[in-house]
Amino acid sequence: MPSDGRDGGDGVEPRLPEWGHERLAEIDRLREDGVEPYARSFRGRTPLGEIARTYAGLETDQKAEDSHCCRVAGRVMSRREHGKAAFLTLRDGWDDLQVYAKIDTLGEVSFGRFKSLNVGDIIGCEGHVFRTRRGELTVFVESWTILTKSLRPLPEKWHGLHDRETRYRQRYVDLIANPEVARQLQGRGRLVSGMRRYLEDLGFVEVETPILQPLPGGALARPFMTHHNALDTELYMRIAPELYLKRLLVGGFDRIFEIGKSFRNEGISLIHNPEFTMMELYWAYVDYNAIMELVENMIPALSEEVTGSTEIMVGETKIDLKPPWPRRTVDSLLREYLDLSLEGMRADQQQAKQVLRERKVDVENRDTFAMLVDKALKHVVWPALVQPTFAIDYPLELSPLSKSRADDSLLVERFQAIIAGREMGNAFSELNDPMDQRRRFEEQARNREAGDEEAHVVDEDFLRALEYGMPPAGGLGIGIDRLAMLLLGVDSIRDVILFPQLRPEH
RNA sequence: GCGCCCGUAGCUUAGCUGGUAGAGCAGGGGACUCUUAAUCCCAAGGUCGAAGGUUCGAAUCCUUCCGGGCGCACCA
Repeated sequence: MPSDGRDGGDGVEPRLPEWGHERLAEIDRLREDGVEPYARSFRGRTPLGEIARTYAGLETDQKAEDSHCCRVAGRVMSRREHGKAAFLTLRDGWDDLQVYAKIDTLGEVSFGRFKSLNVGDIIGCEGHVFRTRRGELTVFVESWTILTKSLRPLPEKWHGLHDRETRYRQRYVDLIANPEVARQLQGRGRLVSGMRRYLEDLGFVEVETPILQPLPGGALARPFMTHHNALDTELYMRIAPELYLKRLLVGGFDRIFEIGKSFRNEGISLIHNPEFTMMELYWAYVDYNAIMELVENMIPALSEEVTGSTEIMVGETKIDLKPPWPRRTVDSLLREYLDLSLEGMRADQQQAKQVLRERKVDVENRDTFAMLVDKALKHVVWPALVQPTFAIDYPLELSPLSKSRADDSLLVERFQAIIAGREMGNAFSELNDPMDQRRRFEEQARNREAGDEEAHVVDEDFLRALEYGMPPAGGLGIGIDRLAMLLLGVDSIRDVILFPQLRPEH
């Protein structure tokens, strides 16, 4: 395509449809008049929200006495022109404020430019605050300047942007068009910073461990693989930080936590994104009972911080997060909801499969005892647990990294926190017996050879660390995205992730 | 991965059992000095997700592909 002279002769011209050329022409026009359409700064501005708060008491038709030097800046969200006067609605962040300009004050040139602004442009204004006859708090513009010219039209002001694909792909537009999305995502931020503060107040220290790992471990999941050129070695994106955090327990840290991304190469759904944020913590010299107390106190405190209440609504149901939460053994839950016992399931898997099939749970002939228990919990027991509940004492086969119970070597000291039928945390007394850990790894290795791609791999360096001696400890993992969904009352994980994973655009 | 649904202008959309696309907002021109979905007048804007097929004729029917949404499965 030949240039039509609007690109300044350097051949740089955004590929824009017809409506874009008008705006490029306007940019040239501004530059010819010595006005830079992409400014460097606009100092000394007052945020629009602050103006609204400061002058909330200002009466209709009244002019603020003290605001001669008021400077405001923001994106033009809408325009209402009146010939020799014009109103614009400005937005900075997620606060709106109206500004008003007329030709008498600005003069013909400046007012002409003011009228030629587009929705989407970013401007700075200086003037005084007043309240219009209709009662709207407004800045009367005495002078103004363009800060950034927008080349693309914003979504429609009344219907907004609904197309989910565009919303996720161009989140920057979504955030402008749907301010409630921004509020929600800010809620997630408050959750994370609240959790940090809560744990630091308890004496936990935040650490960062490798995301690129030579062996993926700490969870049962399929990893992403990558390659380091200089080292010429395969690396995996971590599926959990667990094994590195425990190495730190060996090294002497006694209360640590990490908040960061983990990656699992699995399906995408309403509750799964390939990269997700986990908080894991490890606390030396305590067992899973202390972790339960921490969880049942921390979650309501965070809810209070994010939503202002320790009660949340999930659909029509009110959920009370206040402690204490009941502790229920997996065995008692299976007995209550399926009339099955762990012992019975282990002894007669055919009968267990029969019972599960009657409950419309999809079981396969090759399902092991551990898989059957897992399915029974996920599909039958969890949906029945609405109020916060700790499910405790899992069969050993499900948990290759947790410590077994002193009174029953087939059970491990592990719990999951269940709220509104969803898993909101997974914790256990950490296995610190290196010989036992080696046996568990070897068992997993056999599963792996039998075709279970998610079985844990043997991590010799981790075993070496345990051989130096890891203090007894409790550990916890919480999926931040899912906790944010619960507290913010959203159904899709994409609504708590700024840039959810989508197929690449063409 | 499998099943169901969707894709029309920058955005929100109309378009019936096939007759070759219509609007609102945004953008352009004009009128209007307290409006707020401002109003009024004028003009412009579409390879109807893509490619094949059926047909005299396809946005519409069929097939495949691309992208998305929602269920199911795996996982947190």
